[in-house]
Amino acid sequence: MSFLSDLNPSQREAVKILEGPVIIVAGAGSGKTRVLTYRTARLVQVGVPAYQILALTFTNKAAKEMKERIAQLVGSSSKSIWMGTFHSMFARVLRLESEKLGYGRNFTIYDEQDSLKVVKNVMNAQGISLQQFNPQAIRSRISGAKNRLVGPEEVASQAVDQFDEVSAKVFARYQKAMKRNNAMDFDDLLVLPIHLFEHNKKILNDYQERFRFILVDEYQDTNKAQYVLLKQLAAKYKNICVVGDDAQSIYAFRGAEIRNILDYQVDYPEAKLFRLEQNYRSTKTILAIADSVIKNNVDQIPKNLWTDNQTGEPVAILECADDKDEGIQIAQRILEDIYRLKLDFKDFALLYRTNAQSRSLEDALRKNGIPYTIVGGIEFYQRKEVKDVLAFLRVLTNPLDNESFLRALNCPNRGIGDVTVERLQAFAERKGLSLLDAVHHAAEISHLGARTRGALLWVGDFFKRHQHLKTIMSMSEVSRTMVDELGILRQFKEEGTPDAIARWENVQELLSAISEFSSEHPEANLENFLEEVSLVSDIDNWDDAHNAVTLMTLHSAKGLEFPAAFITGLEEGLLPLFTTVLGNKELEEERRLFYVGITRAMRNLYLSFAGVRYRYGDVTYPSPSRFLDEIGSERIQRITSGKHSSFSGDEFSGTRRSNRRVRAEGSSDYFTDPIPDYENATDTVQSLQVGMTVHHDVFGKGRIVSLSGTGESMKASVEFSSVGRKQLLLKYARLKVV
DNA sequence: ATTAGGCGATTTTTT
DNA sequence: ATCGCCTAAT
Repeated sequence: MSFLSDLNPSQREAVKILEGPVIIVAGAGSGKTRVLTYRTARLVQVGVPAYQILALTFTNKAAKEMKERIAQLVGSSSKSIWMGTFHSMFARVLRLESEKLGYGRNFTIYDEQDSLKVVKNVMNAQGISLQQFNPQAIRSRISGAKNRLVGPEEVASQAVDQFDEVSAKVFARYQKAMKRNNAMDFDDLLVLPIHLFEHNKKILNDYQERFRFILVDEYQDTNKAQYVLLKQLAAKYKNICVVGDDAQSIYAFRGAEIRNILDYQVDYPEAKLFRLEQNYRSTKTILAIADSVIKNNVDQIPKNLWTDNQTGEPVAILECADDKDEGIQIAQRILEDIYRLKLDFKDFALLYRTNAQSRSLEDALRKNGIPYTIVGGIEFYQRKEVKDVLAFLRVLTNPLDNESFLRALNCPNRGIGDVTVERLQAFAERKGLSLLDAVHHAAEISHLGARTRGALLWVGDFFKRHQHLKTIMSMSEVSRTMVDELGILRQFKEEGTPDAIARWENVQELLSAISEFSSEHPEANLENFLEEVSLVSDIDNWDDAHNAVTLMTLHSAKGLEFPAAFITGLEEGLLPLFTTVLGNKELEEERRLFYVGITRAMRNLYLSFAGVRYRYGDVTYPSPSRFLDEIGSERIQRITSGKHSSFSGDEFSGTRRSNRRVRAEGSSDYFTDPIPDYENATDTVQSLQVGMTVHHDVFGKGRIVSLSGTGESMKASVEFSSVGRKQLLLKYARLKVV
């Protein structure tokens, strides 16, 4: 009981009642993780067997840290708590139960790229034009449907246009293809357990008994499937404790439903509600700013976040000439603050809306000798050469995995092209074989040249031999042997270009990751490694011990805190980001994202925007974000090009109109470019705006997603219902406003 | 007839 | 940095 004294009174209340449904509405920085940790520890302490506890976190990193903390509190028995992300925990359940669903235990987990390839394959096989129907759009339609637990039949019956009909058709085939490949996508990891539980009450009962106590972190970001899954599991004992903050719901774009947290007490009328409203993280100033921003959102649980912390310094707004200048100003600030506030590099975070923004920031940091690490962006496991090697390993563990086989087939190049692949696929289809089995029968496939046939047989033989080696060697030995025989390391080395050297390093790094994994988990097999690789997020790999400035997206920053944080690119079109039409719902999500960013900061917060920004290789002249107008002016300090001036109280919308003045005063080269005069333009092209519905002679109706460039080179990105997104040069496109 | 390699276009956020 | 398309090379 001793450790309860570490909690404040309201935190202690939330930890006291261990049975029945509980909802904890926890504001940013209010010690939510702490409460969850102590609650779990207490369950163990009062005698609940650790394996009866299921704790779902948003990242694996959070789970790992929480597990360590719990072990400190109650000892190592806590090791058998089921703690991790929804996806990893239910992948684990599926490893045990997949055979009841018609999948092998050795199923492969497909990421978005893999799944897109399956969609394309299915479309090709059905003779559906990839030009006419955007495979990407179809894939996301399928994923959306799955997350809402809607099947292909329902998509078909609700179809209102040809796109819906095609999606439904592809959806049905896609699901079959996935099963043939013995593969599951991210959505399947949630949807398949639901099906299993729904159709097999005995198994559901087993898991209800097993997981008698369920805890869920970041409940505001759960989707329909996750919601149903929890409902099924908790139906018997109703020991379900959810923790979340509706103000920090930022994943609606991937199906998260904020209603899950808003309506929790409707689902469980007897639920006890606790509020954590004391913030321990931020200064009064930062909290006040966060509050003044978020109160512009309508749909939320009322709460009153407060703090005993000191007032702190005003929040500084950095007005920058362009993205380059933004980087320079930030770098200078960091160096100043390190001296002035005795901070370390690792105390700083640079947050942005899109990964692309990291480039200019990196340049500035590098030039100033500031060490940094980037979370996300181009991930290690997404790199081509790494995916290639992984494809071989996947085929080794799951010979039915056709998608990985296709990737492995011609890597490195051995003269197998599209035509051969098509013949192979046709042959396999006819004989009802997997592609790997088909390749063993290459002798029977007609119209193949001797060389091609030989190449196919070689690949078949290659896998046969390594499948044997897999039974007598450790996973790291097999991987090493395989890579050696493929000769890709040698090839990269001979090439000798910086790019090839980087690839060489990446493959080496993958091999050491495998060794490391197998020494950390002596019992684990290759399947386990591949699963881990599929389900790790970028943030899981982030090393916070390293003394370096952290760069990441606002999404990745959720749940973290930093003594000093910069939120960059506070511009219309970027934060809030314009995608399709920015409806009120989308705008509120963008605002919550900004709120998440603000509340990451402990002592110092900086907000920056630029008057000129390069996007998609074009120059844009964004206005300062509308969110800046929502901040109370008295807590702000405005900084222009290194000169400090206290904010005089005029709205930022004033600055917004005077972009040109800002540019004219600058000394940068960019300012010598002729400045387009939007206001006095009479041309109809100039009257186009983001969000407008337009008509194009060839593509038909569409919505303007973004505008870029100036004058002759002005371009619009338009989302057409028929063909998906297109970049159009307005000079030629002759769009008509509908 | 096939395949490899060059070139240009493209990037919201992520389990 | 990668993907898809086009053309040269085999």
